[in-house]
Amino acid sequence: MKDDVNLTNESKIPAHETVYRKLRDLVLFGEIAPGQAVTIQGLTDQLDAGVTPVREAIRRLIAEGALDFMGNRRVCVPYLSVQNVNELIFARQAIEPQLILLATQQATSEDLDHLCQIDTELDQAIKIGDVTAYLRRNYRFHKSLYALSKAPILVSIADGLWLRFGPSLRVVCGRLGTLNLTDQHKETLSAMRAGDAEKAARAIREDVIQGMEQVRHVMTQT
Amino acid sequence: MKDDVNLTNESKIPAHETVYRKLRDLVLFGEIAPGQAVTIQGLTDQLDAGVTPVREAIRRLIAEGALDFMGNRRVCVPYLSVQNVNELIFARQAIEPQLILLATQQATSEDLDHLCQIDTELDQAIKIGDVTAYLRRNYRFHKSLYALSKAPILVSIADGLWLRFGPSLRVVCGRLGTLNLTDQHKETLSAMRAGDAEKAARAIREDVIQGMEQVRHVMTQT
DNA sequence: CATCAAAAAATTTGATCATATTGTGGAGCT
DNA sequence: AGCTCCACAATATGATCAAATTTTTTGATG
Repeated sequence: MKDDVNLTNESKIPAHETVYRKLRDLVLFGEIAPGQAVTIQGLTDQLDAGVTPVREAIRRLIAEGALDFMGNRRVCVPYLSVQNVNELIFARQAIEPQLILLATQQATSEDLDHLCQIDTELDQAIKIGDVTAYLRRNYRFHKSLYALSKAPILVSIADGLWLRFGPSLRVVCGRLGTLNLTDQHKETLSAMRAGDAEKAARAIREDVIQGMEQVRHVMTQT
Repeated sequence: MKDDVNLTNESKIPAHETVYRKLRDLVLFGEIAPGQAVTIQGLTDQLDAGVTPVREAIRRLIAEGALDFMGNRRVCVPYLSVQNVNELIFARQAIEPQLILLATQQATSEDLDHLCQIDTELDQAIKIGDVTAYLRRNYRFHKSLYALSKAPILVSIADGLWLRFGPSLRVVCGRLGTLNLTDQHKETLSAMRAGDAEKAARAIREDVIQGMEQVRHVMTQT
């Protein structure tokens, strides 16, 4: 037996993984605004981690398009151009309905109950006007929905898209408030419950386009 | 420092970047077969690089889905399941025609000449039966084509897809040889030259589906 | 007062080292 | 002979350090 003097036995998940997730959330939920720079040392202080894990996390986020490696040694959360928003709209409406199609075939009644619960919490956040909670729950709703599809590659693509427009969602909410937010979640869920995959896919397509049009609207103003 | 004679003064690009590209090519062109493991030390020897750059490159490739992080500490080039292949077919035929649509609107006559030249070299490689050259030139053809679209996000998605099915292409070629390879490149280019974006998009869609069906065919056999 | 050059500070980069975890092979037991 | 358990080897992980590069500040000059 080894000398098990590991007092803080949290070593199940490696440090670079936890740093990655923290940093990912920071970007995804707009805690770091578009255009804002990110430095290694700044993060080692902020997240209380070593240099090595932070470095690897940043590289990973750059690979996923969540961060942008400016020519010199500066790393930023990228701004979205109108062109970029158009690309994101196209990609989302191409991919995500297919995920719903697959999810509808796989989903159990318990899955749908769980989604319904998340959606209720989401509505709660909208009513209160809690932007952060809204963003987190909206992401969780979609993510959980897509996970049902059992299509890991398509899910990872969709996830990558969220990472790109996520930072702008907070900007949109800051501009328009949470009260103007409408979604097609209920329509999607009821269609899924009825087993009408096509209808569910159309509903989520509506949801995607509605949301992204708001992003486009705000981005064209600035 | 080491024996860093300034013969090759390429200090412009950092080491982790060059390691990343080398390793990326190794995976993309099937130099490392699906299922084969990849270790840090193995690569430091093979690519003659330090541990740190290799580590970051591996992390980056994992983030892109080119490598798979098995639960324990083993990193592999992933096998493709039939399900995975279906996802890739869907994603490619959803994304790449759109890239052609955009590319057709942007392409100059010189751009098309250049693509035509790559395609000629590609045919040459097929005729000789040089699998490696075929794989590299086929990738270069598509990549150059997509680059014309000026749609960075969609291009990066398409690139990510190539990274996932690339390793299997060599397997397919090894099974079917290069002589059975047909493509729609000429049809695509002539449609683009005629300014018929829709037709070009349909042609590339054919090309994608044809290629991926071969992959599916081989993968279902094993 | 503005501009440019040089020094100083900060940050990234890549290597080395200590530590922990996992896989493997061999010894001992049933 | 087959199975289990333990020790050792291989590998990954994360911290630390030295070198290089970049940005900022400072000072001098027109």
